[in-house]
This record gives sequence, C-alpha cells and structure tokens, in this order.
Amino acid sequence: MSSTPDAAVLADALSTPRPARSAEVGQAPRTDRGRRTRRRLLDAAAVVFARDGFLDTKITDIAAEAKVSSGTFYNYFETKEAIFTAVIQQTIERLFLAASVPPETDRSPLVRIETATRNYLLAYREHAGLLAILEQVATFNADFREMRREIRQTFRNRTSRGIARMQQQGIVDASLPAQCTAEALTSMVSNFCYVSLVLGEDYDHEEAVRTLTTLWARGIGLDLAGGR
Amino acid sequence: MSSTPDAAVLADALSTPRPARSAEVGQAPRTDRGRRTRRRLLDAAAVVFARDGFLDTKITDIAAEAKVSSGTFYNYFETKEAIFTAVIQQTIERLFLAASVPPETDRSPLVRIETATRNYLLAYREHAGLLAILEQVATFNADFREMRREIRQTFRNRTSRGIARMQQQGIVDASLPAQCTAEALTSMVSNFCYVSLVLGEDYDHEEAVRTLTTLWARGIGLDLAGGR
Amino acid sequence: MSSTPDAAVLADALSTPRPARSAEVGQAPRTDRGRRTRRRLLDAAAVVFARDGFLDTKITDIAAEAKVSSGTFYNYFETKEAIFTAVIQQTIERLFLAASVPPETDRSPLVRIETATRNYLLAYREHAGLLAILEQVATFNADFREMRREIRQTFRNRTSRGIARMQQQGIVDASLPAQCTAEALTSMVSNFCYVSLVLGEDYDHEEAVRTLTTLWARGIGLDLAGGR
Amino acid sequence: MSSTPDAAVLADALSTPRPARSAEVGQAPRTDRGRRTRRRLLDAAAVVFARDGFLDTKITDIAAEAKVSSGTFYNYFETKEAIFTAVIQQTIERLFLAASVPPETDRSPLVRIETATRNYLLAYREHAGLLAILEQVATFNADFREMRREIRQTFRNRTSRGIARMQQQGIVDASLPAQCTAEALTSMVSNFCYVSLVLGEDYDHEEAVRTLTTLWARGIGLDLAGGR
DNA sequence: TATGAATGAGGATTCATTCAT
DNA sequence: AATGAATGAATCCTCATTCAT
Repeated sequence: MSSTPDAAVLADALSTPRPARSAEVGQAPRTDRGRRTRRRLLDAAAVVFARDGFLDTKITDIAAEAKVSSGTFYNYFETKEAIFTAVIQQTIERLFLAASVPPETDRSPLVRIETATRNYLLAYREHAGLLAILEQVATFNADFREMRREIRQTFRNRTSRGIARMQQQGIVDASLPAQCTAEALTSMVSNFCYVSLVLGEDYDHEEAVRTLTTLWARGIGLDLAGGR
Repeated sequence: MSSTPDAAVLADALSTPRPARSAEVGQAPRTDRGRRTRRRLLDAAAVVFARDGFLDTKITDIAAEAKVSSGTFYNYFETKEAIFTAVIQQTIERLFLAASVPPETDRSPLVRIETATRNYLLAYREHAGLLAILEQVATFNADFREMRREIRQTFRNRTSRGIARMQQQGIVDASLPAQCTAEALTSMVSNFCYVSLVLGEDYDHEEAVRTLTTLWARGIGLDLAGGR
Repeated sequence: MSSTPDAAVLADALSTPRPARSAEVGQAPRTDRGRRTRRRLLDAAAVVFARDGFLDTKITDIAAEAKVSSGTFYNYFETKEAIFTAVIQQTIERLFLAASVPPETDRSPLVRIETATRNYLLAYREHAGLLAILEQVATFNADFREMRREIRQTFRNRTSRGIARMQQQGIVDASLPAQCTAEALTSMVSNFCYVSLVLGEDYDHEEAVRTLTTLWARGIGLDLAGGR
Repeated sequence: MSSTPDAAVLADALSTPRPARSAEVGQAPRTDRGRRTRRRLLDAAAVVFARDGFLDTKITDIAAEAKVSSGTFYNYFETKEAIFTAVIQQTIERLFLAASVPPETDRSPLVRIETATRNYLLAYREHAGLLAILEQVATFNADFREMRREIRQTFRNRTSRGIARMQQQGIVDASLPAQCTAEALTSMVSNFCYVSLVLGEDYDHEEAVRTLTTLWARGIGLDLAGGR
C-alpha cells in the first residue's frame, strides 16, 4: 500500500491555498456594461484621489462616487494601487502630449524654449491635482517612486537632447554637462510648478513663463540679443 | 452481502430534498444540452473539491473548470453544498460497489474477511480524494456529519450482521457484543485507510491487508489454524 | 556628489515595510495582570473553540468570553491559529498524562492493555471537545495536520514498542509487523473514541473497554486462557 | 546674509503651541533624568523617522529605540506629530546654519553664489533623511505643508533679497522680477538636491555645484567674464 | 439556457492613546 | 517618572448568490 503519491497530493489539496483572486480581474470587461462601469470607476477615482489624496481615499469612497457597490470595485481592480496606476497612466499620457513641442524648424531656439515652458506650465496646471497625489504616493511607495522617476527622466532626457543639439550647433555653452544641466533646468521648471500650483505660491502665468525662459536660455549661454 | 441494497438505502438517505428556489433548479434538465452541462459541472466539482477541499473551492472555480459561467452553475445547483452532495453521492455509490464482497458461499470466512478488507482498501484509495473532503466537511456541517455517519453505519451494520451470523454458526466468540465489535473493527479498517491514504503514513498494501485481516479474524475468535 | 549610498538607504526608508508586529507579542507577559489576562484568554478560547468549532470562532468571541477588548487579544496572540496551538498543546499534555500506563511489572499484559484502553477512553472523553476541533483544523491546515500526526505517532510508537516487547517475550504472534499492527490497533481505539464520543454513537463505557481489549489482545495472539 | 535671524524667525513660526492635555506634557522636564529621557526620545525619533518614514513609524518603535516604555513617550510628547515637529525643528536649525554664507564683503558675487550652492548641497545631504520625510508628511498634513512652505520661503526670501541687492548694484538684469526669479532658482537647487539625494539620480558633487552656479549666475545676467 | 456583472454582509487587524500601578 | 496593559474605531476584502440581458 504505497500511499505516498496519493497522500502527497491530498496533503496538498487539504491545505495549499489557491490563488485567491480569479484571473478575471484586470482583464478588459467583456460587455459594454462592464466597460462603462470600469470607466465610471476610473473617473470616480480621479476625482476622489485629487480631492482626498491617496492615503485618505477609501475604496468605498471611489465605489460610492462611481455609484457602485464596494464589491464591484474588486471586479475591476485588485487594489487601490492598481486603480491609481491606471488613473495616473492616462494622466501622464495627456501630460506628455500637452507638454510636447512640435519640431517646427523655423522657430528660433528661444521661442522653442518659451513654448516648451509655457506648455509644461499649462499641462501641469491642468493635471496638478493628480500630479500632487503622485508626488505623495512616491514618498512611501517604491513602485510609484519609480514611475515618478521615469516621468521625470523622460522630460530630462528630452531636455538633455535639446541642449546637446544646441551645443553641437555652437549656439550655447558647449562646456556645460548636458545631462546635469538638463536635470537642473528640469528641477527648476517642475518644482516651480509644484510650488506655485500645488503649494499655492501665487505667480502670474506669463511672468513665470518669461522668467523661467530667461533663466533657462541665458543660463545655458544662449544669445538673447535682439530677442529680449 | 451484496452492496446494492446498502447503496440504495444510502442514496435515499442522502437525497434530502430542499425547497427549490425556482421550480427549475434541482430538477433534471429537460434538454440534452442541459444534461451535458449538469454532468460537466459534476465532473468539474469532483476535480476541484478533491484538489482544493470544500472550504477553498469557489463556485467560480467549479464553473471555470466546467467552462461555463458562474451564473450557469445556479441553473443546476442551489448551493455549494448541493453540488457537493451530488458529487459525494456518486462517489459513495461507487465506493459501496467496489467494497462489496459477492456472496459466494464456497469461500471460507477468513477469505471473506480478507477479500472485504482488500476491497475496502482499494476502494478507499480509489476515492481517497473526495472521502478526505467529506471528512473535512463533516467536521463543520451537521448535514454532512450525518451523511458521514450513515455511510459509516452502513459498513458497520453490514459487519455487524456478518459477525452475528458467524456467532450463530458458532465459529466465533459468541460473547462479543456484535454491534460494538463491528464498530471497533470498522474503526480499525477505515481509520487505518485515512491515516495511510490521507495523512500519508506509508504501508505496503499487502502487508496492511494481511495484518488487518489477522487482527480482525483472530480478534473475533475465528480459528485460524490451517489458515495462517 | 556620489549620492548612491544615501539614496539607496533613503529609497529603502521610504518604502520597506518594517515587521508590522512588535516583538513583544508571544512573549510571556511581564506583570501578574498580564499573566492573568493571558490565562483568561486561553480559558476563553478553550470554551469557545469547543463550543463553536475553529471555523466559526471569531476573535471577538474569544475576547468577549474573556471579557477583554478585541485589541487586547492581539497583545497576547498573533492569530487564531496561535491561540489554538496554545490551547491544544496544554490539552495534549494532559491527554498524554492521563492516557499513560505506569509500568508496574506485576500486572499481566492483558491487564495492561485493558488499563491503557480504559485510560485512553477516559482521557479522550475528558478532552473530546477540543480533540474534535483539532480533527477539524487538521483537515484544512497543514501545520495542525502535522501536529495531529505527531500525537498519533506518539501513541502508535508507544503501542509499537509494547508489541515488540511482547513479541520478544514470546507471548504474542511474532510474525505480525509491529509498526503496522500498532497503526491498526491505534486506529481501532482512537477512531472508536471519535465515533462514539464525537459523532455520538452511544456505547457503554465498560462494554467498549472490554470489547476493545479483547479484540486487541486476541488480535495480536495473546493467550486469554484463564483471563477472560 | 547671516542665517541666524532666519533660523530664529523660523523657529518661532514652527512652534505652534497647542493646548496641552495635561499641564505637564510639552513643558520642559523639571529633573535631569526627565531631560535625559526627552533627549533620548528625540534622538530615537530622528533615527526611526529617517529609517521608516513618518507613516510607518510607530510610537512603540520610537519608545523601543529610546529604550523606554510606550507610556513614557506620552509624558513628553502629545502626539507623533508633536515629536516630529520637535525633531524637524532642530534639523531645520542645523540646515540653516550649515547652508548660510558668512557675509564677508571681499568675496565676489559669483563666489558667494557658488559658496551658497555648495553649502546648500552639503547641508541637504547631511539631513536628506529627515528632509525626505518632511517632504512626505507635507503631502498629507496641512500643518507640515505650511512648515515646509515656510522653510522654503525663508530660503527664497534670502535669495530674493540677494538678487534685489545685486539689481540695485546694477550687476545683474534689473528687469527680472526678484521674487519670481528667486522662486525659480530655489526650485532649481532644492529640487536638484531632492532628485539626486533622495531619488538617487547620481551626479558628481563638484560638477553639480559648478553647473548649478553657472546656470544661476548666468541666468540672472551676472557677467562671468574673467570668472569662468 | 447561458452569460457575466452587481451585490453587500461580515470579521480580522492595527496602533495611537489612555489608564492603573 | 516610568511602566506596560487595555482600549476600540475604522477599513479592507471575499465570494456566494442574485439579476438583467
């Protein structure tokens, strides 16, 4: 009576907890109704997160805002983190779109810098609510800190490439380290946005654009003569 | 000592009809397609219960295993208990069939005991998965505890009748109380199966058959001379 | 500005969750008051587990029975499993004590078997409530299944040694495999107790002792002549 | 531009007295032993906050680190916020001291900017652990958000006064709005520190000092000829 | 019949703070 | 002053079951 095989299987059966959540969750809903509910939850989450912050947001608040039961939430998202990720991702996409500068060659470098700065400020203002929350979450969650870092790097790298290009064209100071310079300038603009739009130090939009543009352009050694 | 009567009695005992929530549910399906779906659910449930245990089995797991939606489940069974009952019933019927000893009169009592023991062990092994789960459910559900008791009594009564017969024939100790003796011997065999096949204490099949048979036969005072 | 070391440390600080529970829990309380509370919780747990079973026992039930708040429970035990372990362990200790047979050499083997059987029945009856719950928990929790197995093995090994001793003395059948025989006999007695004391099949205590003793002794080939 | 006044102003701003629950708590301890305990708690809190963050720090952790009981904590501080305030205050005082530039008139503006930048970076690195936590707390606690803002304003105002002075001296662009410019440059330096020292983007210290100084000085229109 | 979405009751657990010595 | 025990509010999450197509 070699019981080992059976017994081993049984011992497993009696105790191994199966993956608690079905594989369904996180998949795209199959019906229109499901898709609508998922969308309602996302919209509700954006509202509640921006209003209450990540920490103070309860799943039930999101569900209530979406007018569904709390159980329904879990049909679509596993955790608060999961829905926050989804919410932030669409925000980021919009942010990138809004903050980009179309490469039109007839613009002068100074105008390009000014346009990039203005677009960034406007885009940040548009999404300040959720970006502030991402900032919050990044302070205690490694995954979101990484996400925040990647967003940051995207902007910094774009800037870095622009500086390198101008250095090759010989129109700005070639001795500046492009990467470090880009980091500093990105810091200047992004943190100015945070301080003014999230913390509430109030500055006139156009004055801010003008000041940041001047500091940026002059800082890297661009010749402003005839410009401003 | 044909198993059929026992099995029939038991099947009756087990099929406690409850008020159906809809007139449909619990009735035999009318269409072929329905019958096939019901069968698929039963097979799936047997697999999942044996694999995960009763507590960890979710309706959605059974539905998934049967490749139907969870809603469909409730077209055929009212509750998790209901399908478990159905699954166990067919298991028990097979168990009784497998564990029975055909009444061939030319066999000696010792051989009959040995055959019964061997068949029981083999049948238990065959169904150990679900029997272990029934054991589990019986510990927290009164209905299934009662079911388990009835199964047990069926075996014990069969044994009891066999002992009484041998006592009348004067070939075993007539002073033993048949019922209590049968209870003890049933305990010995069934719990030995549980310990070896479910808990995993490892014994050679033939050694086990021999030992149990010897203890049983000698215990009730059967003369083993010339036999073993 | 090599920020790596600092930054690495910080990144950790901002996210690595420290062990949630303080090391205090599980330690012996430092004051009398604490010891009294712990004892009250253990006593309450024994009552509630035996009454409601493991699955249906809520932490709040135990706390309520002990007349403390639910938070207090967690000052002494981490989980329901932890307090169950503590409760069961003291039960097992008492069980072992009660079921043991002092080795007084002037007793005959038969009397020793009878005494052991009677003591086991009495001890099991004394603790039937909690033993039934251990049986329950063992069906779905690997740790407790192992605990149950060890208890079982303790009894079986004791029996096994006794049989081997008698085989060496030449007073029982030397051809029986001691281990397997002990397993079978332990099954007989322990499961008889379970069926009669937990499932409620009612047998007269002395009749049970007599029957089990007879089956046991005669089963291993002990000469009962002059005895019974 | 001595830091002492700033620090004093700030210390005032930070010490918002709240109604003490007991007349004792929050007062300076009367005995030496009490003073020592309070100090131990502060040191412990600095360690634990920096290690675990504000959210994950439990009062019991601080007490344990200080080797006192949790009850003792409340003899000295009313809440977790209260001790965090005290810890941050001393950190800020040290930060201001370290980041200040002694007013030696014989230094050129460029050297003063460079020194201020270098000192800020060094000071930030020194206190990065707790500054990161203040950043965290500021994201969900209005009181600390205000504190963070005041610290920020202190630096910005100092910068703003410096720029105004240079504008009056006619050595930098007089058309820049001093306040807004100071905000932008403070953003650049402080956020660069955060990104490199807290988030872990790695830059060489001297390269960073040089780059930030160049961007800063050139940005406000300081003549670098003959300098760099 | 089949589908998959919606529901919501119910219990574990944490930890800042208070309390009794 | 110090101790350590006691408190309890507050939110998460599961999953059997029902419902609308």
